[in-house]
Amino acid sequence: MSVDGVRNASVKDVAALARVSLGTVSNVLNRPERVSTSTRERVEAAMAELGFVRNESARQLRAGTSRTLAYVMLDGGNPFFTDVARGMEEAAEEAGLSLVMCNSNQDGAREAGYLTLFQQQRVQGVLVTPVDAASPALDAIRDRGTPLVIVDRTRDDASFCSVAVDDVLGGRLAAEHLIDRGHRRIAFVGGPMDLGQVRDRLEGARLAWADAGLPADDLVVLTTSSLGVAEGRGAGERLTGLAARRRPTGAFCANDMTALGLLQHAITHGVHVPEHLAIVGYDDIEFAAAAAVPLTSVRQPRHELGLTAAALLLDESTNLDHTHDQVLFTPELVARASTAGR
Amino acid sequence: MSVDGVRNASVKDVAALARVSLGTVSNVLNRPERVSTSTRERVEAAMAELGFVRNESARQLRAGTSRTLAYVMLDGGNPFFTDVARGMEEAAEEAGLSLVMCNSNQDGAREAGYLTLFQQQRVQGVLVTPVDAASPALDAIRDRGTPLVIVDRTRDDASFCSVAVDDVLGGRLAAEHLIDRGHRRIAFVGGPMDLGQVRDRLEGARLAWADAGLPADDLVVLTTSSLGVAEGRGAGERLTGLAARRRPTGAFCANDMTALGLLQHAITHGVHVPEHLAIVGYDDIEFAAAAAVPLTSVRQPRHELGLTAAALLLDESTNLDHTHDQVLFTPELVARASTAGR
DNA sequence: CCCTACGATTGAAAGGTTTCATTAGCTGAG
DNA sequence: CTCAGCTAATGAAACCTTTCAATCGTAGGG
Repeated sequence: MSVDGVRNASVKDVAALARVSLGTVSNVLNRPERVSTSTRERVEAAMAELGFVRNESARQLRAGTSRTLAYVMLDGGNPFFTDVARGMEEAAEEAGLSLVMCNSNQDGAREAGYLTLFQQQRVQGVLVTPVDAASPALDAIRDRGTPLVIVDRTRDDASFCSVAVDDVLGGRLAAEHLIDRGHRRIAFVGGPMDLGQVRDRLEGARLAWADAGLPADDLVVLTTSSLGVAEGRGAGERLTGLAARRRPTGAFCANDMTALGLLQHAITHGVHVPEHLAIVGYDDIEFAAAAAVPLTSVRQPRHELGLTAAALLLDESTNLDHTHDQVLFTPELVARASTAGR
Repeated sequence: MSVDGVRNASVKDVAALARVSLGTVSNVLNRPERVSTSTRERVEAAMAELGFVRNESARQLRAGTSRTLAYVMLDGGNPFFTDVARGMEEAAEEAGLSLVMCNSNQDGAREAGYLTLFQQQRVQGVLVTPVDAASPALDAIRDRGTPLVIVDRTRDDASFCSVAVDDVLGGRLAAEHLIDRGHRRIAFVGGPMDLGQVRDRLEGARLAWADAGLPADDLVVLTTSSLGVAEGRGAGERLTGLAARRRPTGAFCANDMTALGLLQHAITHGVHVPEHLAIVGYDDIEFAAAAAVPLTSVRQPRHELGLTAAALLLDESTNLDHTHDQVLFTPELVARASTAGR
């Protein structure tokens, strides 16, 4: 509803002004080489004069195809996901497509809402980092004809294309690093547990812990309600509340935001990092290195993650004999001061 | 496009299966109270059986109205903007609309691309933090009938609704704070200068500097190519390269990412903060408080910024006698360790 | 038993674009 | 001078939904 009453010019108006048929205007738009230079110029002039902007709804309705990709992020506030998105955008731009994003904020209902929105919009394909990769909602989308690739998660069966990083290995790396540094009682901080990323990272840590022959009880799990900075601070609260002899000397946080929160709490409460508490984060976001105590973290190839995800989606949406591919990247531990030798 | 050949079910298919007319199906969708319970149930069953999903393009084409708002962010990697976006989303959801976002990455061409995309999609309205608020591209959008509100910037004439924070005042607060702390030679770090935010913050700093009767030359300007962490580190490089007597004792960075980069460089090069170099950032992002040395910063009400922007847009797109409103919020300095007394 | 009124349903038109089978207009070969 | 062979342009159909005036059926009042 434009407040002014000026109706948007349509191809029909352009055609009338340029004294050509509708078809010709459409050709100027879509196959300019088929129309003679003189008429093309006349049509373009008319478009400019009327301020014509192609109605994408009509175009899509008729052509049946859309020129945009969509990404449903799990947490827009986490720089990890925005970096992933940048990779996607790069790939989309390369292919002449646009990328729009939205943010589920770890809320399944909101995620579902955006998924149906994009389905209604008949976008060319959907990228999603789901709250729950097993959700049948994802199958519903794909069954309805919208290509979908799962980002930063995987389906056990190969029912979708997916791009992920080996979170079990990542958890293992983190725990092994702490064990190497001599820690014999550590905490895992993260949640909620229905987030696959959290479960896998914890599992990896447990495997490493068991492999080292350490008692399971000495890997304390501190569950948080989500993965923000505030939750990390809350975990710090709980940690310092423990009796000194029961207090872990190292913590592995399920992501860097939580780790930064924990670090912040430690510092403001006089807990020295890494002497009293070593901390390992996850994601190696840009801010990890700039933290109060530079954070040891598990790095994931986030840009490449996005790039690859978009490439898979493109293939799925255009290649007739596409087969689902489950790409798994390998994480890498970046050691910094927050776990320096004790 | 769907790889399997299953055509998407349309209202026609639903109508056929439920043995009713097209109009009735549409009524079930849009004015369920007008159709009797029995037929409604029959239609809904048919929809479920066919997996019907409304084609938004067709709906929009006919109904002429879209149910989505769009936000073109200046820098998706900057948590400031994602916080703003969250505020917008809250307001949109409240109004039963969806918010999609995209990222211009401070690139005017990309911004223009997204603006026309959304115009082609005939979204209900566009929110944008433009690279250049004076750009005629913005007028073009609005003249073509798409309501548009400018976020985190303003037009001098009241030609648009806008929501912004007083950047000149913010710059002033930052500089005054450094002056209060006894600094008599400071650096301003930021860029590019065609970014209004940067210009205004610098101008505010200069005003404060002049008001304090300090020589203009002692406010050194270090221009960066953008406002990322890496650029901050680069500025640190240049700063430490200066002869000691010419080296500023304080720095005001145009945003927190740059400030964090500068801080990081300082620390790794043995420059003590705040003793040798005091640092003030801007935005007060969540990571500022968790930095190596907690960062003094200028806080902006980012959530409210988004909320208000969306509210203005909603008014502009629905209220017939809408008048442009230019809301200006007041920033606030949050002092932390990075400028502690010397 | 007729008529009115009302609720439920229908059917056709409209919205802007693309596509494609045709037609129109030329050029140049025969 | 004709006609094949092109290129350029045309016009109608199709995409799917919403809207709205018109119709149908029925219940209730007279």
